[in-house]
Amino acid sequence: MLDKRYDHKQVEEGRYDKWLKEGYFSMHDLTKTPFSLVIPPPNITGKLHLGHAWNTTLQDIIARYKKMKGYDVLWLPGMDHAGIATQARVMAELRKQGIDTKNLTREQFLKYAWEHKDTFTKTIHEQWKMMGLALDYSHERFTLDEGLSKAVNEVFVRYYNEGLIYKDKRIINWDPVQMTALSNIEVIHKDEEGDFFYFAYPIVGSEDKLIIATTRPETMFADVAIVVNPKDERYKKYIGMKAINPANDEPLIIIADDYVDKDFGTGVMKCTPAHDPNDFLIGQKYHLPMPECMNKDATMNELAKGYVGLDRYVCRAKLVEAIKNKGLLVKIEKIVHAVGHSERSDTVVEPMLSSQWFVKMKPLAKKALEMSKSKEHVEFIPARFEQVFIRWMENLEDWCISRQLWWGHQIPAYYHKVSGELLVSSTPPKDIENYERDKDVLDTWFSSALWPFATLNWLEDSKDYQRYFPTDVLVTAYDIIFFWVSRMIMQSLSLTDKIPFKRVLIHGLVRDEHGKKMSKSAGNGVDPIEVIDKYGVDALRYFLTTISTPGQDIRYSEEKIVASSNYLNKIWNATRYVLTSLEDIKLDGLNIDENLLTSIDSLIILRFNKTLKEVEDAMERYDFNMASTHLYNFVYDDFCSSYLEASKTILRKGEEKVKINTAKVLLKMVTNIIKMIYPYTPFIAETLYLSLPSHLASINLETYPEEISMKLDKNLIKEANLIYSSIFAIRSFKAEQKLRPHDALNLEIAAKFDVSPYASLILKDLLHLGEINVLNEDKLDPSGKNFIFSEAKINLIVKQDDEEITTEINKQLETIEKEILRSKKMLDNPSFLAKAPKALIEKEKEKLAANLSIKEQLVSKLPK
RNA sequence: GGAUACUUAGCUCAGUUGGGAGAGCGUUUCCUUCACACGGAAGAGGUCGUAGGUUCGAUCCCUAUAGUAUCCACCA
Repeated sequence: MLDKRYDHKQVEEGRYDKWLKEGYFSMHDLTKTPFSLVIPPPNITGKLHLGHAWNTTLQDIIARYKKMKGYDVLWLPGMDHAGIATQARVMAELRKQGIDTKNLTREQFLKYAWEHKDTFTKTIHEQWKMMGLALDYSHERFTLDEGLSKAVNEVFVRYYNEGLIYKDKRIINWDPVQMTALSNIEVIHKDEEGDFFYFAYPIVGSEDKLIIATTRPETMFADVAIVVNPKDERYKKYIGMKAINPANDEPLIIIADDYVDKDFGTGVMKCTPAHDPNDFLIGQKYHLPMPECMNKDATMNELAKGYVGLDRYVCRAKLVEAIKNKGLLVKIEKIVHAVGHSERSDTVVEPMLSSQWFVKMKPLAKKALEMSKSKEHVEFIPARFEQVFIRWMENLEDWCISRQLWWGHQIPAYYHKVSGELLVSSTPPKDIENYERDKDVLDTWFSSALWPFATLNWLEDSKDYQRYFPTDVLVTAYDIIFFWVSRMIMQSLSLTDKIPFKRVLIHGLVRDEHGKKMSKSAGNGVDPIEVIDKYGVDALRYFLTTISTPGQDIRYSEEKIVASSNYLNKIWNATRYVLTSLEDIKLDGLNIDENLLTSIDSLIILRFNKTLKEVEDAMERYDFNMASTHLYNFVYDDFCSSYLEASKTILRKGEEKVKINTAKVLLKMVTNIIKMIYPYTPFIAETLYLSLPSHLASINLETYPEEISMKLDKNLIKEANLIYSSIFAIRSFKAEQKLRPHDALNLEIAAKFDVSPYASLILKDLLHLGEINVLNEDKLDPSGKNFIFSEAKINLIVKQDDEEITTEINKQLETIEKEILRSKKMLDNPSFLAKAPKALIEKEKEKLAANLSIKEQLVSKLPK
């Protein structure tokens, strides 16, 4: 017997362990059609946040739904080693423990890192368990596991041999805190107010000075030239001359290049090839020297005479002061400009000249762009995100993939100790003692890009790979389309010649109540574990996945979690009622007899079929908001408010076999509701399911409800509609007239179809009426209050004076007149008749006729 | 500087091929009736940002415009 209240703790307790033990999520029926998806592997660094909860629940709903629909579902779990993030975190932990990280060897560090990995794996498993995810743990992977590492090495070597991977010295984004190179997309540009320094450069052999502005004076030690536009009349005469760098009094050659914009700033630019990407290009073009003035930790090196060892900003301040003292500081302007920050450490990124490994993106992007135009393309949901993806592809620069870290896939490149010869190989050279391996590791996203196929053992051309690849859907937030989605598509196309997934479901981010992005630093994060503890994971899951439109952000709202929980309580109690009712009824099986259906049975079946279709259509589009809305309306309005209440009369007063039949319909409805809510809220669904009189070992083994195909009598449907509209009309009337709900008024019914005795019984119970008579229309008591429907009229015997009657009828006439006017306006319009769909015209004509008839009857009821 | 999304009831948001505006919360009145007071019944509340256009008909399509948010962008 179910408790009176839905208690989420009781419902969730021990369930998941049982499911895992039974292996419900790892059983694969190879005779079924495969359906696969891979989890976006969470970093082994942090706690689960609401974004994870949302992302994984969406996938869980898909996995559970598809399984119910008869697919062999593989939902593959796994985690990401998250190079920079994890290394930073482990280092911080070690420092906290008082361990000297500066003298740590690579091997020592890796030992700690793997311990950390084990700890966090447990944490993440615990979190997945709390969310109730239908993951197949027998297929779990880790980006640094043996198989994936092998795949990464293989891909690196393959790309290198094809010329897609190369090593080069160029300007990259350098994170001076993490001490590693970054790719372009790991740099976050923030608009910041900064100083724009205008310095005077005295020209050698002239009294003139050139004014040059810069935001980074500390790089001036590495200046090698001054550049002007060749067409700029102001400066033409100085080309080929020299000017004195106010930072170090060194002469700089003045050259000309079209790159310089005459109208920007003073029209004169200084060239610092080793510390600026554009200057680097100019430096290359004119074969300029490329000195560096900074160390890897963004302190100044020996080139910055007098400032050696100082931090870049300290140097900047002192240098500006020194130039000012020389009288060469012209002015300082405040400007707002985009400053690049490291995604992980949030420090200002320093463009630096460095030797790194790169992936040539153009050929990869080309394939991806061709794919997007072909038939076998990745479908983005919502579609607009495909444009985001394409635009990015079209403007790709080469991807810097080497990182100066320890935690990650070490680059399979070897340098000969004597000759310096470079050897790239997935296996170490035989005479390894003569070689030194490249110390760098690969960008985490390089391995993540292989995730959908490498996890299925693509290299070995395994059975899993053949069966489950390409995967069916990928679910992810829009913020990693560039980082991850697009790279998976590119790598997959180039390596497997297939798209990695057929569809991508893009969701948004979870924001706080005020619409702000949740973050640790802002302290506005909501811990899902607390929400789960308070309201249950089902309420959280329902909230996350049913209030949003695809691709749109959601706002966290405790109110809505409460609303979700109340909805679950509603279903809980409806089930409880049905089960209680069944206790007194002896069911002879579960099959519904279509010949014994009452009007309300017929209507609920009709409405169920409609709802099922709507829900399935929405589920197919992954529109969980619409799917749940349809189901919600069915549960509340059609089932609980209407059918369940009306069926009480049948259960109490119905003929034995009719009563049994209605009980079966009730049970069928409740069973189907439980099954349909299951993908969203599996815990409560399982609990309710197991309390049903007939069930399998677990709802996880169930199939999705199917349409109830029965012949439904049209008159019965009409009768049910009459019952419900009568209830509504009379309740409104009583409330408006300030009549007490229990006033036992009498009622007369006149209909153009047969009305069964059950109709009267139901109305009597639900409206607390006195006597009810079904009569011919001409026999109706003329003094009653009429409610006119299109094919029926009911007459409530109530005393009203003429004034009351007139007021009320006029009120009704007013609304009816509006409707009639609207219909007439449409139907009198020849263009409408000529161009509108015929069905619509017919519908409108019918409406008009019905309303005219009602109007006529209302007018006739007006007191003379 | 480009691009996208959003603007609908007091608040937070739905609204699927253009054909009578919806939900949750809040709010008013009534009901502790035998599934549920985490409830039930009946209401109130919106010129669908603004201005044009297309159409027989626009919350929906097009253009412009205002505000908000996000993403992209090497201009010193």
